[in-house]
Amino acid sequence: MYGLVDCNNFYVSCERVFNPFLRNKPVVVLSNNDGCIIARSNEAKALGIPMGAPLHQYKKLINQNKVLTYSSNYTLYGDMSSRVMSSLKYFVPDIEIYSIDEAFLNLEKINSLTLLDEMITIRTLIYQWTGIPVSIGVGPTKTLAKLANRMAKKHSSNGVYFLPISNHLNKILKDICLEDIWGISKGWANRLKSLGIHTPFELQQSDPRKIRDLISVVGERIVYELRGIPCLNLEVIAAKKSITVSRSFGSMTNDKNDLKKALANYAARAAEKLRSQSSLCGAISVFINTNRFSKKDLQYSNSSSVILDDLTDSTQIIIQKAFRLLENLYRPNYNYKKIGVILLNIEKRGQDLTSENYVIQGNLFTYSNILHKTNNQSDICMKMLDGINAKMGKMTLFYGSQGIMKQPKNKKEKNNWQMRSNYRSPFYTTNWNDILKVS
DNA sequence: TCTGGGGTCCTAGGACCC
DNA sequence: TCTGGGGTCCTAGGACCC
Repeated sequence: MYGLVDCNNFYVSCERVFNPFLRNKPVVVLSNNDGCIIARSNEAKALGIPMGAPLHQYKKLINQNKVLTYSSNYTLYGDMSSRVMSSLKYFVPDIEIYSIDEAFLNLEKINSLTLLDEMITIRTLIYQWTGIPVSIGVGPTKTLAKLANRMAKKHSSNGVYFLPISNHLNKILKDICLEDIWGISKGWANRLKSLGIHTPFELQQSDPRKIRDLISVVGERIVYELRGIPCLNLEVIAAKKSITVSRSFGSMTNDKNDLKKALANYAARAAEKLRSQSSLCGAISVFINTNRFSKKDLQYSNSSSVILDDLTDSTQIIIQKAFRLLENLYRPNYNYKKIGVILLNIEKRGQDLTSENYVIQGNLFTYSNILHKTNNQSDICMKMLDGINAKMGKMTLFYGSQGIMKQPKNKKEKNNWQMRSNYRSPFYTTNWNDILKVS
C-alpha cells in the first residue's frame, strides 16, 4: 500500500501557524510581485477565488469580503516543509518527498489491520508538532493514493481515506472526471474523449496498448495504476537534475544593465542551490521574455545555452557565462518582463561518470537480427532476456520487417540498399521494473 | 496599471562514430 | 530472393505536475 500525505492549503497554513488571528478567516497568498493568487484558505475557496488567478481580476471580491492577502515567504514555507517531512520520517522511514507540501509513504511494513488507525495518529501528531493540518490518502498504487487523498479532503471527517480495489472504487471512478486523475490534464482528457473514453472507469477498463498508442507509455501506466497494479515506484529523488532561478520584473525594462543586475543575482542564487546539494553543473542556459500578455508591445522570447568545458559550481564562472549568453540574446528594441538562468547537466560532486550513470541513459539495448519472422511476444521476451544486463534501468525494443529498405534499381548498384525515407521504426521504451512485471 | 516559479519525463529524430 | 550491426550524444518540442 502507498500513502499520500498532502498539507492542506499549505502556504496559508504556514502563515496561520505564526499568526493565529488568520484562523477561520478568508486568506490568500500571492506570487512574486503580488501578481497571482497561489494559495487559498477554505474560506477563500468558498468565495470562488480560483487557483492561480491574477490578483487584479479579483480585487473587488477580495475587498468586499475582507479577504486577507499575504506576499509569499518561500524561506518560511521551505522551513515548515522540512519540519513536516522529518516528522513524517519518524513514523514511516521510506518516503518520497514529491513537492514542498506532499510526500508518498511506503506502507508495506505497516500492519494492514492497524493501518488506518496509524494514519490517524500520524495526522494528529503532525498537527501537534508543526501546526500544519494534513490529509492522508491510502491506496494500492500511487495514482490511487492520490485519488484517496482527494477524497480525504472532500469526504472524510478525520482527514484519512482508504481506497482499496472494490466496487466502491469503481463507483468513484464512474463519478469523477478524467482530469481528476493524477497525470491527466485537459489535453489528454480531450484526446481520450475523442476515443469514447469519458470517465476514469472507462479508462481503467480500456486496452492499455491502445492508450499507449494514443497518449504514450505514461497513459498506459495510468491504466494499470487504476487497476491496482503499481507501475510507479517510490523514488527518493536526492538531487535536482536542473536548477532554475527566474523572476518577472515589477515593471518592464530594456536597459541592459538592469538585466545584468537581475541575472547576476539569479545566477548567484542558482549556484548556491547547486552547492547546497553538493552538485556541479555542465551546462548553463539563459532565457529572456517580453511581456506575453501585452498586446501593444513587440514580442520576443529567446534562450541561449552553453556546454562548459569543465563541471563547475563556481558563482563567478556561472555569472560570467550567463553574461556572455545575455550578449547573444539581448536586442535593444524590446521591453523585457522576465529573465532567468537554468543550470543543466548536473552531476553529483565526485561521482564516477563512467559507470552506471551512463548506462541509464540513451539506447541501452538494441536487438536485431536474432528474430526471424515472428511476432510472438514470448519469443521476443525470451531472446531479450538472454542477454540482459541486470544493471539496466531502461530498455528499448524496436522491431523491423521486410520493407524497410529500398531495393536498388539495377545490378550495378546491387549493394546499395537505401533506407526508405518514410519508414518509422516502432519502438517502445520502458522501465526495467515494468518489464519484470510483464514478463 | 496589474497576469508565478520551478520541476520531470517522453517522443522522435538527426548527426556522427566504428 | 532478402538487403549491416551496434552505438553515443544532442536537440527540441510537448506533455504533465505542484
